[in-house]
Amino acid sequence: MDERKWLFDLLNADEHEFSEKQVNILQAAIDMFAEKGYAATSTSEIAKRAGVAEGTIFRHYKTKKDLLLAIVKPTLFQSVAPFLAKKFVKDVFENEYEHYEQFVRAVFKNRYEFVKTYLPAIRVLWQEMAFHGDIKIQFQTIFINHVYDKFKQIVEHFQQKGELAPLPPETIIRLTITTIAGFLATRFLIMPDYSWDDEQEIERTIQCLMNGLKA
Amino acid sequence: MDERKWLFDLLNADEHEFSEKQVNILQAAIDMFAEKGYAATSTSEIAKRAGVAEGTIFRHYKTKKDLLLAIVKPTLFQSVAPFLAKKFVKDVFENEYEHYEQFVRAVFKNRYEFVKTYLPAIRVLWQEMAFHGDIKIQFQTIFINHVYDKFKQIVEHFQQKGELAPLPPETIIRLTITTIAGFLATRFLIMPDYSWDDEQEIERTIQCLMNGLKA
Amino acid sequence: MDERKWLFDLLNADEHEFSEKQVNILQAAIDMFAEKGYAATSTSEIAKRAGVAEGTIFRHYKTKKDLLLAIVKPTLFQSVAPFLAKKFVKDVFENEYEHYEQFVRAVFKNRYEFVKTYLPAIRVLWQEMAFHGDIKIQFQTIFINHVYDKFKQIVEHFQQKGELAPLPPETIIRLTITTIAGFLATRFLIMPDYSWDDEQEIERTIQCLMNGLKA
Amino acid sequence: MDERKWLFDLLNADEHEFSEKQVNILQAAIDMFAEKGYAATSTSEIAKRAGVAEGTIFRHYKTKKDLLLAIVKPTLFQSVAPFLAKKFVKDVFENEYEHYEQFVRAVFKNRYEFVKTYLPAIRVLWQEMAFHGDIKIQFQTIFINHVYDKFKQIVEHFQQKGELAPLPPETIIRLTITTIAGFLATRFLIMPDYSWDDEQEIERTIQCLMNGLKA
DNA sequence: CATGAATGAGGTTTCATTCAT
DNA sequence: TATGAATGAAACCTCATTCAT
Repeated sequence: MDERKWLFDLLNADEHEFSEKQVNILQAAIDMFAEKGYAATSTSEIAKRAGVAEGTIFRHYKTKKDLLLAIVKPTLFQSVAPFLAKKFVKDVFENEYEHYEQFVRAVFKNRYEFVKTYLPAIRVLWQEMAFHGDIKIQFQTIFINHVYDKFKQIVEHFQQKGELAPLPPETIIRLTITTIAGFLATRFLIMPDYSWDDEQEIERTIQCLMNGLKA
Repeated sequence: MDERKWLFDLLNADEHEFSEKQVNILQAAIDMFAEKGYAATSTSEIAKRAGVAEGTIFRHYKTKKDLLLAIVKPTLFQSVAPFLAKKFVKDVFENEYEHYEQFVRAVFKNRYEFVKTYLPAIRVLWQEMAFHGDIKIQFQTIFINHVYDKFKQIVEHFQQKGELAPLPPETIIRLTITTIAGFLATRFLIMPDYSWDDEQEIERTIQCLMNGLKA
Repeated sequence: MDERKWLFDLLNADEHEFSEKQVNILQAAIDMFAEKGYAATSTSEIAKRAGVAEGTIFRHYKTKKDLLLAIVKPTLFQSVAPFLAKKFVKDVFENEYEHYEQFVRAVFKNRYEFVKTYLPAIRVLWQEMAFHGDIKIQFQTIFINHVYDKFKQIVEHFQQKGELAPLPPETIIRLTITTIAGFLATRFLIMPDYSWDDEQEIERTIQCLMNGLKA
Repeated sequence: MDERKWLFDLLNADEHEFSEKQVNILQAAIDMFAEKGYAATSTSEIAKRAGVAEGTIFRHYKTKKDLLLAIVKPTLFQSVAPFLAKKFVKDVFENEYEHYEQFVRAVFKNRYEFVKTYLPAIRVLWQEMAFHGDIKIQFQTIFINHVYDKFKQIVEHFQQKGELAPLPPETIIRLTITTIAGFLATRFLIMPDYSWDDEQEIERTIQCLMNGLKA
């Protein structure tokens, strides 16, 4: 039960009410969707793994797709969480982050912890986004509305300070994100069994990125 | 028929014999697997789209999984094609590529064309690798045996020439690959509809990478 | 419902739980397997005849073969039932059966009733044993372990009493069984529509057998 | 090829024309029908085993059922062959067989050789007769028209000579046939791997039968 | 006459969903 | 609220048969 705190976090379980069985169902669904994919996982398998009857799933989630969305939506929000925090941009401009590198480092560590904690749910989000147009659109909407603009402000801020190369902000944003995401994907998806020295590798990655982006 | 040349290339269609119907089946399967995923695509849909009877699919591919493999295996090999070419390493050491940047630029352009050409098949490979352990293992085996070693030689070569930072070669390899892959993913998967200036963006990406990696 | 008591007996239905639908399925399956053979009977036909949905069959029996075994196994045990009864051999030696003829008569009547009652299930067992090695092996195992030894003891007992000819016991066993089975096969399988006087024909058959075997 | 003479005999291959391939097909079909049953054997398997294309089977036999009949009909005739011979009854009455025992012994040896030689084809006939009403009717027709009457004449002949008990002729016929068939079934179907001393066991079986039937 | 690709009906089995208990 | 038996549509796959070569 204790190891399940992350699920409560992901779901924002303070606000909603989640019964024991409901959590079992979500847990089982995340694990199996991550492992075999949504389409290849049957509701009866989920029920068995969750230790509930098949019918119980449909009492909580009208359809199988609803169950997927119950996993994917919170994950989606958590995926871009730092940028959703109201005070985040303020933190940057009011000198909590004096340099772009500090900002990058903060985001990197934050997302590193996020991926490490929620890996199975993230797999599900990422895989199924490719197949479900509605999920992809939601993601893009949130990204554009809540992430992109703030990120751009920040990049332009540090460009004006002369810290960053005069590249188009979109390019800098993309390079920053794909560099971080590239590490996390390699670290957690592609080669999770390699013996990583995370601290060092993150440091190297940030150094490389900063050298690449500096004015 | 003409727009289908790429499929013939992908399949090495000179060596094998592929009947008209067989190509139709593969084409339909690639498209639908890319769009909805392997598990969510039914063989009857594939048959309909390919304009053949459902039984015809199973005359050519004993199981649905075999059909997937018929798509995935050639794609897998093409994914790492440059490194499979025998003369490739020679080209690097015999000064066809005087600088690491030239080498990166060559690989980048090559893989750019590859992704652009074979996008649907690559989607399938990438998506399904996550769900089919056997495919993932094949990929890793090929990568380690045919790509990693050669790549490492090359990196060490340019490190000795003083061009590249004294980072662990694995780190440089990873940064190089994720930078290229990050661009290609953004360009073709995540935001294919954005108005890209490919030439320039590739140039910027390479510059950033080279600055990040230089000694 | 009433005419179905024999199915309950065959299945030992007191010990297991059999729902109405489950019995319908077994009934339909026995009838159709007996009539057309296992391989030539489709599960959809069984479902239709049983008045259930096709899926219902597979809720109770994971595969079609399992359904066959659910019929064949009880039949197999009932086929050699007298010899499986613990007190059976005692009955013979403690003078419940003073002569081999009495023993033969008892077995004959008993198996006559058995075949008469369970005919369709027996057809299924007998037919499919020829095609399914696993069933044949089970039958042979049970026969050798539980029937043959007891039968031999009995034969030797009456040989020592001077009632039976000094033939090898196996030969006497074989002649006894094939004579009984020969009648039952003719009576119920080959010419069920002939106007039989069962009592008399059994009597004649026993007389012939006893004359043939006597010392 | 040589070991295939029996097939030519069975088919009366002098009269018809059978191509090499046709014989291959029949051979393969007999073997597989005997082993797995008609319904469970696919024409493609037969084609593969026979070394011909699927279509070739249907060039010679319009349907799969026709192929079965091509096997079953000759076997059916051979099953009752002695009685079909024109001079057979004459042989009995003109003292070629002075005693019923001689007659039985002749039939027994003859059918023993028949079963030994054509075992697979006989399995097919016997198994499929149970499932195909048309085959069963043909068998019964032939039996009644060509076997039963002659057999009855013979039995009555020896009853008048005082050799056989005054039982109904049908009973004597049945006991004679099931005794012979019972041995052959045990010998070749049920326990073919047991170490049989055929000569002796046949002798014992005949003795038992004759003692059972004598006046 | 022989081939084997193609067919489409039908086989077994799975599955999301419903509903009486 | 939770259950799990029941459903029937649809999944993957097999098969007897046809027909152009």
